[in-house]
Parts: sequence; C-alpha cells; structure tokens
Amino acid sequence: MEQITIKEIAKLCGVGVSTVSRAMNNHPDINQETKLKVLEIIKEYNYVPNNSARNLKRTDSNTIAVLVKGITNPFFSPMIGVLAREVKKKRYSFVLQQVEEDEDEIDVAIQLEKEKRLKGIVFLGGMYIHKEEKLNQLTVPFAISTVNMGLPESMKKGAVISIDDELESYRMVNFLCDCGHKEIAILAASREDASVGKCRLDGYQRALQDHGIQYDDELVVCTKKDVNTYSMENGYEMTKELLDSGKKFTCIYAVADALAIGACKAIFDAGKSIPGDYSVAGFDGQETAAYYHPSITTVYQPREEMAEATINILFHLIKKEPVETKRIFNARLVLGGSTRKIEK
Amino acid sequence: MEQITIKEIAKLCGVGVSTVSRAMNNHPDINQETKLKVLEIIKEYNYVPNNSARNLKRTDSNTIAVLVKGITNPFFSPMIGVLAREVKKKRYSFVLQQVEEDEDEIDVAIQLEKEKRLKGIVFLGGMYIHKEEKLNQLTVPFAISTVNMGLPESMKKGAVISIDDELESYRMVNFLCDCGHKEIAILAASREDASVGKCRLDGYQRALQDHGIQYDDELVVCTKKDVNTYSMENGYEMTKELLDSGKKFTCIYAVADALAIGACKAIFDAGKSIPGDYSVAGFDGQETAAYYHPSITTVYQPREEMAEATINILFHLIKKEPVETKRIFNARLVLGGSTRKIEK
DNA sequence: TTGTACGCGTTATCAC
DNA sequence: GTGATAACGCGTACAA
Repeated sequence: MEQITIKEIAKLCGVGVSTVSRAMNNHPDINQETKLKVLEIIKEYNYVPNNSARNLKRTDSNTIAVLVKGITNPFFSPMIGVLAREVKKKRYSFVLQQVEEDEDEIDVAIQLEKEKRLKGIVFLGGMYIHKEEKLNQLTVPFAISTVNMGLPESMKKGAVISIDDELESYRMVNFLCDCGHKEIAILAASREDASVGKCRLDGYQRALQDHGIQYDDELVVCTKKDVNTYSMENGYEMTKELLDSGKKFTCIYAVADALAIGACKAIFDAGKSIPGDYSVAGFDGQETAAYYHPSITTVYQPREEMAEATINILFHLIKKEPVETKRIFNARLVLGGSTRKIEK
Repeated sequence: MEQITIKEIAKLCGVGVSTVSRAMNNHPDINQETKLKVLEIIKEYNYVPNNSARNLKRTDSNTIAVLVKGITNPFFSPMIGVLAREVKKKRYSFVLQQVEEDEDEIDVAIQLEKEKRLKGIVFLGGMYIHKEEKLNQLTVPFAISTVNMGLPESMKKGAVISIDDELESYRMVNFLCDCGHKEIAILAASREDASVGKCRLDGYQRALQDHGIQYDDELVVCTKKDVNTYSMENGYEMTKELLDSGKKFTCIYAVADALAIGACKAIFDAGKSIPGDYSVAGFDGQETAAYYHPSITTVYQPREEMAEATINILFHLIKKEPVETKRIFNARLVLGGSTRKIEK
C-alpha cells in the first residue's frame, strides 16, 4: 500500500504543501475556509503525517521523555501516572520509553534525544553509577528519580530525586531491634548489586552494629539469579531456604515488599504464623503490602510526591531557573500487623 | 551544543558519507581497515546517528511494536517479557509503546507504523470494538492479545489471541454454585464497560440461571469511577459498601484478582474470616492471588503461552503463511484457600 | 493569504 | 572499494 504524503494531499486540495502544513499545525496565517477544506480532505484520505520526517525537520518539540528501566516493575506504576499527568499539565508531550535490562539507559537517552528533539529526560530506576563523560553527552536537562546517585558538582543540568536508602533501611532495622529482635534475617539483593540493594544492606549492618548485635553472614540471603530479582517467587524461595537451614531467627527483613510477601507465604506454608512465630518487614510501601493479611510493616516511599518533585525540578532546569539538584525525601515507617515486639 | 552529523564524521575521516554509513550498518562491500578507522572516529567523537533520519530513509526495518493500553497493569507484565524475548529471538527489534487511556490504540498504531516502518504490531488490552475501516488503515499484520474481539472475515492480516471470558467466568460461577453458594455477590466493571468486564458479568448471569438462582441486582457492585478501575483499593471500597448494605451473601466473585484482594482486606477489616464467613474468588490468575493468605481461588489465564502464541501467529502473518487468525485458549480454575463448600 | 524551493540527516543508487 | 547525489516526507523562509 502506497503511503500518501503531504504533496498528494496538496495536489488533491489544489493548494501548496505549505498550506497543508499550516492547516495541520494550527498556524495562524491561513484562511479559515481553506484550512477547513484541507482538513476535510486529510480526513477523507486518512492522511497521517510521517513523524520521522517531522522530527527531522523540527527544531523544537516540547517533549519530555521518561526512561524506565524495568517498566513492568510495579514500584514505578503510580509514578508513571503522575509523571504523565504533570508533563501534560505543562502542555508538553509525554513519551514513555522502556529500557531493556541489558541496555544502558544513558545510551538510550542520547539516541532518543536526537531522534525526538527532547526538552528534558526523566530516568526511573536503573544504574547507580554513570560515567560523567557519558552524562555530558546529554545536551538537555535530566532528572534521575528514586536512585540516590552521586552527581558531579559541575553537572548543572542534572538532578537527583530520591530517598536515602541506607538511612531508611537503618531506621527500619533499628525499629526491629527496638522491638526486641536479635536474630534478624535479611533478604538482600545479590552480592554484585551496587544500587539500592547495597544501600539497604549497609543500613541493616549499621543498625545491628549500633545495637551491639553481631552481623551473621548466615542470616543474609541473596536473591536467586534464575528468578526475577524482586519477585514474590524469589522471596518465597529465599525464605524456604532460610527455614530449611534450621538457622534460628525471629524476624525477616526483606529489602523489597514483593520479597516480604513471598517470605510470608513461605512461612505460612511451613505451618508457622506471622507475627507469632516470625515477624516480617518489607521496604518500599507498595500497595500490596498494605492489602496483605496481615499487612506488612514497611518503609513507605512517597512516590507520588517524588514524581511531582521530579517534574518540578526538571522544568526549573529547562527554564534555567535556580533549583536544588539533589532532593532527598524522607520515607515513612508504616507499622503493619506483620511485626511484633518480643520479650527479651 | 551542535549536533555532529555523518557529514562531519566523513570529513574527519577523509572519506565520503556513504563509507561512514557502510561502516555503521555492517555493509559487506567496505575495506575492513577503513571501516575500523571510521568506527574509531565515531567513537572518539561520540557520534550517534539520528534515528528520525534513518527511519525516514529506510524502507525496511524489521521492527515489531507492542502497544499496551495501561502499561502499568500488572496483568501484562509477564507477557511483555515474553513478547520481548520472542521478538528478539527472531532477530527483530522490539518497540514497546504506551497507549494513554484516552488515546485510540489504532490511531497510535497507524502513526507508529509510518514513523518506524513496522513489520508487525501486537495490541495488548484496549478496546473491544474497532471500526473495520480504521483497522484497514494498518498496512502491516497485527495480533490482538487477551481481548476476545470479533474480527471481520475479510480481515486477513489480523489475528486475535484470547480466552473466552464469558465461558471461563461461567465456569467459575458454576463452580461456586456447586460449592453450595446461592448468594454470590459480584464485583463487576462499570455498566458502560463493553470489554472483558461485560463478558465476565454475562458468564456470571448465565451460570446463576443454569443453577436456578435468581439474579439479584443488589449483589452486583460496580467499580468506582474515581478510583483506578481494577485496583485493590476499588475492591476494598466496593466490598465495604456491600458489607455495610447488610445484604446477605456467602461468596464474593471479583472479575479481577486485584479486586478480590481488596475484598479480602475489607472482610478481614470487618472482623470476618475467609473462607469461614465469606468465600472469595478472583479472575486472571495473577501472581498476588497465589501468594495471598489465604491464596485466592481464581481463573488462571496462561498469559505466557498466549504471548508466545501471539508472536508465533504474528510471524506467520508476516511471512504470509496460513495460520488460524482466532486462537482461544482455555483458562484453568485454580483452587485456593479463599473458597469453601458450604452446607445447603 | 498562499505557493515555491530548500534543507533536516540519513541511506540507496549509481558511477567510478 | 569508494564517493557523489538523489531521494525519504515534512516545515519554513522567502517571494509572490
């Protein structure tokens, strides 16, 4: 099937291509009558302009792209909605771009920026460390959200919006210790993880230390490689392994809510109770944590607020207005029915 | 910052632009030595070709696009992974495209097809009814997945992969009736819904009828408008309303697992037990249903298989090989701890 | 207000 | 094996 182009539409209308272009793009200097006629013909022939040609020619597009590493991660779901809404509120176009697990999000961004003439970029998730040289290839402002990354001082067109993962993790484990737990197992990320998983493990260690509890390697279980990292399935398998090991513990702290829910299921399946036999805590404050029975004690990240701040800061950068390029949010410890105090 | 183009790279290398193009695109007729030299310069200057220009010129791109309406719907998550994997296995590029709630997915597809020179399209979710005229504007093969849509006989470049929502819903309610339940409340979609929600409600009605149970409008609760349609929150609110109404029932059947989980929470919060006081059943077979405590009785859709079949059929269409253009999968009733038999 | 002609950055088609 | 050059489809300065 032949692609119909603007030229043919122009011919069909008996006008020049520029008139057709003007009609489509709501240019002011066009006769209302001819405009309507052109639009009618366009509709009649189902003409759809080629976006590649448009992007190529355009110099200015008012588009914000959101790059998500792991777009199926439910953690990002509520954020994506907020980001889309806020971008549209500013009358910008919104583009959502998936980044594959094996892709470098900066590479994708560099490409997309040229392809779509972006005005700004939001990164959701992804790596912890990026080469400054690469970030410098981005010519438009960007905001990295929910990843507490260090950005060089000189980098003035980038911002970071996040929580302090180490600190919040510390607080959670601190709370668990205060509840009287001394043997706290942790469902942690893999040893190679250098991102939030590592930070949360660090917080765990520091809290134990402050409570005079010896760090015990046998209470640290890492996510399985062959299963989706932060999945319920992984949490289930990890906990099963822990229970089977015969190692004694009174509490499980999972660095992600999905892992915590998997842990709960494994405990129930073993005929044990929560929080009677074991306390369970999670991290992130996902919706499922609140709806689980018992509800899961977790660290709630104010994701909607963070998403709003992300867009807010990004637009300040775009408009070259002064703005803090590092915004650390406080998380909130949400007490659920999955943890309890135990006697010393 | 100036965009560096292929011309400048050519100049820097002391070669013509076509040689640079050849080096980038792995053309065979190029001296290995000059190729390496060119690639080195490209790397040195961080040159990234403009995709819009490429798409514009290219005639052939080997790209499959997956259009998802409601990309944050966890129902699609495992499917997206499979689709991406299968597409890449066939050595095609994979593009994931979000479709906003207020957008028409066919419009998006028509645009994207021209922009990216697509070879095929997968639709995930979305509307139930489409104008044939619009579908005809698609010039490449497409596969509609998980939406049991009717396609005109004449439409030979499109396929539908789905379950029979009405039938599977019938089976579930049939099962609940066989368990002795006579007052079965349903958490249904809104009255305007003309998609899977409607089919599942139809199946519910037919099953009741076959069991000689009078359909009772007061046992039908529709999703709230102001909340995310198939969310736990919605299920919670709906169930709360139901419980507060004082209406008698022994079982709740939710047309989506998330609603079922919300229902469970509402029941627990009311101080009642599951399945002792109320049985609860869901639909879809989401991961959370299995990990909930008690696990939720649900209708499992073989999503991974359906995703594989989708790609399989799509590629048959692309290669113009004969293939069934309507593939209806059987779902599986998964018995959980959330339902029980009751005495007559 | 409208039409013509050029250029956006790339690839494909030629000659060489 | 390599280099000009003509498209690809559109927006826009400029002329009319």
